[in-house]
Amino acid sequence: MTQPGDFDPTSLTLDDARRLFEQLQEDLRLADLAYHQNDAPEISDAEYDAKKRQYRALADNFAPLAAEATQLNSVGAPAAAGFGKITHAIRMMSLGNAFDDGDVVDFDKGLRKYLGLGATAPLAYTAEPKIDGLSLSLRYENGILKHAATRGDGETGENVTANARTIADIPQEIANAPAVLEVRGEVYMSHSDFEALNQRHAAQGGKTFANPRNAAAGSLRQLDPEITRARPLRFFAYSWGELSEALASTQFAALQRLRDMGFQTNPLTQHCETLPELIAHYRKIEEQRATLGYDIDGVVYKVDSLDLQARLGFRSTTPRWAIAHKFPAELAWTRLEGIDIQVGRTGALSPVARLHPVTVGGVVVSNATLHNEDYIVGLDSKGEEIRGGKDIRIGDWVQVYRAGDVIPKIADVDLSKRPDDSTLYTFPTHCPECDSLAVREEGDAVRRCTGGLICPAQAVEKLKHFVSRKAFDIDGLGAKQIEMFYNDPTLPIKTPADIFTLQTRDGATLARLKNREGWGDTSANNLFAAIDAKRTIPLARLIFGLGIRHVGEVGARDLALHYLDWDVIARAVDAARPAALAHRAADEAEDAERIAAAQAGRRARIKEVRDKAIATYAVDDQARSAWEDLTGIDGIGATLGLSLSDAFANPDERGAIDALRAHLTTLPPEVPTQSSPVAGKTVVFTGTLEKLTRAEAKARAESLGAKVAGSVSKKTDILVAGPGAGSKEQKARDLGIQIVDEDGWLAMIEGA
DNA sequence: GTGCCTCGAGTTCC
DNA sequence: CTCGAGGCAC
Repeated sequence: MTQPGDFDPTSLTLDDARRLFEQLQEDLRLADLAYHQNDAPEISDAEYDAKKRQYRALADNFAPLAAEATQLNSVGAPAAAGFGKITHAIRMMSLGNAFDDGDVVDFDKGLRKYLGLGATAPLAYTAEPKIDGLSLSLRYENGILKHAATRGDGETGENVTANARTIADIPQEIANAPAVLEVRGEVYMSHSDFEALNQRHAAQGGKTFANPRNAAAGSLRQLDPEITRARPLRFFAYSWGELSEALASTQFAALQRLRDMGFQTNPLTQHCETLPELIAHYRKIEEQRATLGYDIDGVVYKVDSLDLQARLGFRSTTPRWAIAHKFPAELAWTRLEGIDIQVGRTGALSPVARLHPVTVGGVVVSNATLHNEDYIVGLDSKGEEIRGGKDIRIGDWVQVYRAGDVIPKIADVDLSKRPDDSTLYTFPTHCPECDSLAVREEGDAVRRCTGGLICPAQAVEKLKHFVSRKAFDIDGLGAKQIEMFYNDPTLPIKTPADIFTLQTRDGATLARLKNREGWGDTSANNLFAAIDAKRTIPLARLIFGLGIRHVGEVGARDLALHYLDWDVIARAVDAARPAALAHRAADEAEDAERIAAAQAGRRARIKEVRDKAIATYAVDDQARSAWEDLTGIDGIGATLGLSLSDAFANPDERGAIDALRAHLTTLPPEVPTQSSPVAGKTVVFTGTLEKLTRAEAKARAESLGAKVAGSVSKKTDILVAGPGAGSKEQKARDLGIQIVDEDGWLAMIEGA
């Protein structure tokens, strides 16, 4: 990187100066924005100063630039605190997992089915070791490293550019690069470097790292890049994000391109023509694992053809065209010292194993999830035995592993070592937090506290959800602060609305806050500003933040897109209430009828019973159509509809929601403005498709903004009919809906 | 009615 | 990351 001292603007042509000038201007603008709006500077003080000096020097030396300067009067260097955020141009996905050869075979089968390939048609892969480090995305513009971001939640990561620049494996400049090039790969630390680092730290009486991965993660997240520079980090490139032009036509060739550009790619990367070759390569890498000199946790397989990758596309969080074949997890034996119950946001009672601390895969584990009461007894959800049907008792020796190398779980129990004083665990029938009855619904795996918002555990967890990253994401108000405010007698936050009245609740808020340890004017005002920043909020985030059972991130987005406005949603859900109740009554009547019929040995008269139950509720047309409109949304069914309806009808919850609404302005969702010719159209596929498989046709249509439905109705815009189309085609004809064959459809979406 | 595929919920440790 | 369950296609 250019140092402030050796920067000489007079050596530049005006064009070069302008390019640099514009880049600096943008960097400074973003840094200022990040500092003021997020209280999280994108760059360090030193870097900010250096940029500002260069910027000023350019403006002083080139008159045309001085006229354009917008950043000369902005404030000085931001205080160092945390990292800025970078939103990835293309989401950083995670990978699906295969835990044995069978999973790999299924993966290959699934791909062939999706692509419509026979069992013997060629389908080549690349296979490479999965490095156990942390992923990093590097963005180059015109060959210059612009920024580096961690994976974060896949959508937004942390800006660690200054640190990435200190890593020798990461080129600062690339010759002959595409105008836009995002390189993705793994930052890691070798075994020898890790040991040397720990020895050095130990000698200086400093902290040592538990494993190379933590050392790499800790080193990359240093606020001072000079500390990162002293840490021996390395980087393997394995993928890419946004590109202004394709790198190659295959995965393998694209990696070769990256190597030519100066990146390290893993030497064990191999092109495999067949499934047995993949497995053989996996075995080979597994054998070499101990001698590689760095940690790997499996082998990644990717479809080699980039055209096929594009056809396969993505599921919600993973690409369809890749999978990670994991090595068997490390196991460790320890004693189960006790079982505690945690109460979740929805009231779920979850048992957690308290373990005698034990090292598993380089990390000391002292807790493990036990899922639910059946799991302790040794049964899975289908009532089938797990662990050979062995139950888990307090005092037992249990075998622990970290599922996906993260979540500690119990794999086995050693009955031969069961001590005489081991105790059977009885699952509580009442909530340990509020003593309300905890019930387990028929067919449900979890027992839930019925206390609702009365239960402090549920109330706190709901608040934590409200401020969480995918909901309101209020800086400085995380889980810890929520706990503190919830339990604070002088300045309580009991409901979401309380957050927004915090500052103005009484004249003494600031004084009260400052009485607490660690709070001063600055931190209090930062918190108030962070809260104010979220008084205007995207509708989907508000809906998600309410924490209504079954309404997750996607459901909230679907609701927002359908209704576009909060009041419309509220009116619709209220209007649908009688129909929702009728629906539940019908479900209950149906269950009762089924049991009665089974006992009496006769056939259940389900339709009759349902109709009768619905009739007892005076469901008017308005209620019926509101309910049908709601549950007609793709992905929203009766369960979700009922849950929503119940939340709105519950006086406590409704009160909290209405109180909250008074403080907020909602932003309507951004309706995807795809300009494809089929955007916003509802399409139905029928008959045999010959060029695309059905799954592929659906995914492609959806990516172009079309809605794919299963049956023809008035709302259908286009019917794509292949050979063998039957009643659907007739119905479409009757309704006067546009009908095209597969080629007609492909022509329609061509070029989009 | 059955069998995918996704989404939601809950969880650990740094 | 995993499991359970909801929703939908076959």
